[in-house]
Amino acid sequence: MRRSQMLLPTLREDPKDAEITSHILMMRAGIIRKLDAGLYTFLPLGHRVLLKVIQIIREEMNRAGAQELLPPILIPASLWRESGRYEVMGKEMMRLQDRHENDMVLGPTHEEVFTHIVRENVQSYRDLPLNLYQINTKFRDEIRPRYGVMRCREFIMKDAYSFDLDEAGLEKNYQAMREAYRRIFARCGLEVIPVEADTGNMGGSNSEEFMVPSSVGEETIVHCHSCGYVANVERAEAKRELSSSSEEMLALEEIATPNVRTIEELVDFLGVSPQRFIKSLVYRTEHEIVMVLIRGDFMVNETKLKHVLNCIELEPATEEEVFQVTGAPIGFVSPVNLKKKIRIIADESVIGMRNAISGANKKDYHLKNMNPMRDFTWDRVADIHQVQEGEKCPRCSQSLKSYKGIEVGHIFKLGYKYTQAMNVRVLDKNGQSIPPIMGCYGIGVGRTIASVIEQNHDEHGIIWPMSIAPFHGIVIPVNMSDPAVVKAAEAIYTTLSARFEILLDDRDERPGVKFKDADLIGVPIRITVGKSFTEEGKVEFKLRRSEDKHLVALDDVEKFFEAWYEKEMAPYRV
RNA sequence: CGGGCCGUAGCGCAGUUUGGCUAGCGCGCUUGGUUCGGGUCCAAGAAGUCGGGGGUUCGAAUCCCCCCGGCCCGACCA
Repeated sequence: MRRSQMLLPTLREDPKDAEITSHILMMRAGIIRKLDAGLYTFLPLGHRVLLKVIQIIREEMNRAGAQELLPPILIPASLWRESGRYEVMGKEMMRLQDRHENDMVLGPTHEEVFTHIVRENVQSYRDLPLNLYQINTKFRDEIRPRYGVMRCREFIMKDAYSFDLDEAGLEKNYQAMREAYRRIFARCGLEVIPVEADTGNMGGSNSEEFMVPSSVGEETIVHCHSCGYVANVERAEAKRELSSSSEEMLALEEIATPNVRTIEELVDFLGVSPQRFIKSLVYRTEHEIVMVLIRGDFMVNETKLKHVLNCIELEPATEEEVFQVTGAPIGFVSPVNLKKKIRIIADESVIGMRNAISGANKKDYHLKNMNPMRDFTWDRVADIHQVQEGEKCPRCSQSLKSYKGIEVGHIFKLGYKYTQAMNVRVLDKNGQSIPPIMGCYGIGVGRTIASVIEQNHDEHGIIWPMSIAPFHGIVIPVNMSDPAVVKAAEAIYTTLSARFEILLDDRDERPGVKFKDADLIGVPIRITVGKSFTEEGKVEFKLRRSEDKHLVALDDVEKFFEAWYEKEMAPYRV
């Protein structure tokens, strides 16, 4: 490709609305352009990268025995009503009507569609197992699109859905996908960590997210140096020492706490440590209003709580709702003397507490010497606490640490949710009609690319791994008005282009401009035709990732390029 | 949805407080010259509904009202 003919608008300055490195560099290097909030065009340079990543994914999925197909992304609402998700998905799902006023959906995920495809075309155990995938556009109307292609409203995703006769088959498919993902990310030059994850509302036993450790990640990962335990904080557990206190129970006592509401304020006001408090929170779900109790120094993990409550929506109750239930304004709430009977969920941490402090269900008052069982009871005890750094590893009791990560892939066992809801049946060997068991496996393609840039850049720009670089090499004639230089560059370009992807920077620009651009767009191998060519007939080879330079005679260019290409490609062949 | 900041040429911004001539600067773009190993230099030029609508005024990018859009933070700790 000739640079002079390519739509490759590089920017000298950082775009003002780009916050993170990958977003800034993708804009500056002419990889993407924004069309609207969360909507991006992949320009020709970016498209080349995109196709390479897609190709790697495709090869590895095929290698793992999955089959690619291409369903529509415009989906009739009826399929979503069958699974029950039409109502559940909320505003994140793009909805529209066709000319006949039929409700339609732009697919945010494709469980229903793939389940339907299997339902229509599979009748017997002989047709299973199946692992079907697509590399296709997804729509999610995110509350807040962010960070360029990292979180956007329309994006490309590889999603696969496996169908098996039994759990053993699912396990096999799951492990095959796990291995495929490991290979895919390795080939893309991306370091990822598989992390135990929450399964969402799908239930199921296993779920892992492939995380790229990064300060700009939106997920929090909890890990243990000592034994290697790693989990998404949504799911993470900790070994808690909640030995019950043997303090003598004292008489319940009301204390005036004018305008003191938060645990933090109470700690200051009363001079008592936060472990002495019971935090009483009131939540609303789609089914009910509930009270949740947890020790004052812990935080509630809403993902865990959702599982316990078996609900999809979970929000803090409004001021009025809290008042109706407790008779007190927010800040003075407790499980003692509730005005209205509601379910109470207690975290494990409150059961053994003695002489605790919590609200009095009365404005400007709290209660002290509150004791579980004596003063209040609960409907259920559960672990609903959010693990914090410094807590103990659930396996080895060492201190847990946390860091941020970008979720680039997610694999999990779905179970029977969709095949049952949508009445998929196959006959097993005994002629019994049974629903297949499903797994699903996703990779965010744009997010993978952005993550590669987060991991591979310097102050000058992107440093592409050879495997997904938009070009293998760039040829820079230093002076376009020197016919000998131009002629040599053209010859190199023509020769190499027969076997490699080469960009020829044939613009009539100063050398500095070309070097800066070459660094910015991150092409792995650079060949400069300039001073050394004029003086001694040699061209200069340089790797983007290193400062070393090598002079090479014209006749040896192809051989040399091949050697460097192979060397640069080697780490990504797995 | 709440809070904060912002919207002026393709990009980055100044000008708005205190209304005033023809709306500026840098980059980029076009033309001519110059230069040629790390974003040359010189000259000339094209390019703007000042986010939109309404109002106040002799006069509005600037003041007032309404609307739209964007970015950031938050939307669990009572």
